[in-house]
Amino acid sequence: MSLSAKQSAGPMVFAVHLWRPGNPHKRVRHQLLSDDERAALARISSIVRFGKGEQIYNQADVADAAFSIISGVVTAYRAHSDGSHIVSFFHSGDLFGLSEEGRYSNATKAATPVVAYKIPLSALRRILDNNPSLDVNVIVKLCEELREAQRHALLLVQRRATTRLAMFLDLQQHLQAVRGAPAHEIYLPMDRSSIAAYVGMTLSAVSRAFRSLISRKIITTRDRHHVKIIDKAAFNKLIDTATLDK
Amino acid sequence: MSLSAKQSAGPMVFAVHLWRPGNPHKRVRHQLLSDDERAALARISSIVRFGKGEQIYNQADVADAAFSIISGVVTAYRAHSDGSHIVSFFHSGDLFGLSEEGRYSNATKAATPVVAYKIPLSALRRILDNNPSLDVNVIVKLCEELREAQRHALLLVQRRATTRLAMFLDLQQHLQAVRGAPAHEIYLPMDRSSIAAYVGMTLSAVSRAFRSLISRKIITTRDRHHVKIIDKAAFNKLIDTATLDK
DNA sequence: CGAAGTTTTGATCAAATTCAAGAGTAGTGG
DNA sequence: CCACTACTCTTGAATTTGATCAAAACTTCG
Repeated sequence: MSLSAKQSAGPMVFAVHLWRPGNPHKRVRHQLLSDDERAALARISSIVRFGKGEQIYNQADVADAAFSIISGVVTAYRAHSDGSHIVSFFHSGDLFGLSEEGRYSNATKAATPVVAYKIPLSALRRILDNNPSLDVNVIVKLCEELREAQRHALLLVQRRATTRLAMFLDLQQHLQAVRGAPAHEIYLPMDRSSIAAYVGMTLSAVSRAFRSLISRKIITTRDRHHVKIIDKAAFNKLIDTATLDK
Repeated sequence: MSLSAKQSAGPMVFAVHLWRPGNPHKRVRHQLLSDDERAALARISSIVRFGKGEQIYNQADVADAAFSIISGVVTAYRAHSDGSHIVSFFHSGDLFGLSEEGRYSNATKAATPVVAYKIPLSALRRILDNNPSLDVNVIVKLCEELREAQRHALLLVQRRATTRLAMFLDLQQHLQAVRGAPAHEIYLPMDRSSIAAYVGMTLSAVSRAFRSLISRKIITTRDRHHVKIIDKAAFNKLIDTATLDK
């Protein structure tokens, strides 16, 4: 692994800035880490790969490392007797494996093939202690995850299946836009049952909700992983019972 | 306001420790701040009071201060056309008003009479920059809030109303226990409609769920704010479809 | 005591779950 | 390249559950 050779090696962590007041309608995500900080992290990290579906760690495992995603999508979930609930999807630039107390509080697995930095917690902690500006950035990132968790909860309290699905699509679209990807089409890396586990409905309800939106000509699907919103007005009417932000 | 006179003046922030591996079955919350740090915060803070029901700040307001609760209960909520969704309840030792980008992302109001430290964000930021150990503690606290948000989501995906209510009671009990309060009886400072807004059901559904648990002799209520679990086995059977932690 | 606010309870209705079967996709090996 | 199998997804019919609307009981507080 080549360290310090390339100028921009090392984990990237992106987030919307915490202090700097921004335009609420056009959030910009910044690269939080300086080249030096990224290099410092790179020095203690290793690069790991996971195949699609592969488990990264299990709930309650002793936590020895955090991860920063280079590419791919990771699902954080909690298994329980009847199925499992998906807590969050992580994408490139996201940081996970941190919010615990010596043990991981969720299980994680690769939703697609994943490449990531693995950052040993002991070393991370050492670096944080000596790098005041760094942990402020971790704070920023955590705030972002917290806000997303709250939006997730907002989605979950909706009663109508179509509203939940629309809010889910909206959420994906925003994440995608803020990440700089083309926004004319929504890319859904995960499968239908993962969507179901995230929005808290059954697989069939998700399927029906898709059908409903399609037959009402609100969305179209190029294939199971690509959705386009064609009637924005109707779409927004579905979600704006709950949407005060954006 | 007397500063530095009393030894233990200044905001208190409690959280379960992040690094130190603990017994998952007996979490201990630590006072995160040293006396010096608390004094530093006290120097820049003022003490504020809010009456029951009073709004502390509104969603999308420009964020100028964070708050640390001395006593009372605060609800963080998002209003929308039909009712409002409660994102979180904050208790003494909790920190809120932080997870935004120049603007508050939720509204907050006092659920009971509240006394709190008000910490101007600009000053807080200055202190964080010069106080490496302090922001690690903020990280710890944010991780705790994140975990709680995820447990909340776990509650919200439950289908049965009685299960949701049971998980809510369980959550309250744990928060109470971890805070060092007597655990033989669960104290619910908020009213029924707040519970409804938190668990994502209607007021009547909450009422019915209570009735159901009472008539099945799983809980008793001394009054509307005090609940006792009398059939732990049945209670756990309700929630342990989802409970792998605790 | 009265009035406003909160909570409980009832009857009907809408919507998602469940259970089950059928269609579509992908991945494998001949 | 096609056929075969396993898997994911869609669709249907019956059932369950909570939402809705509305009215009655209970609390609180001036």
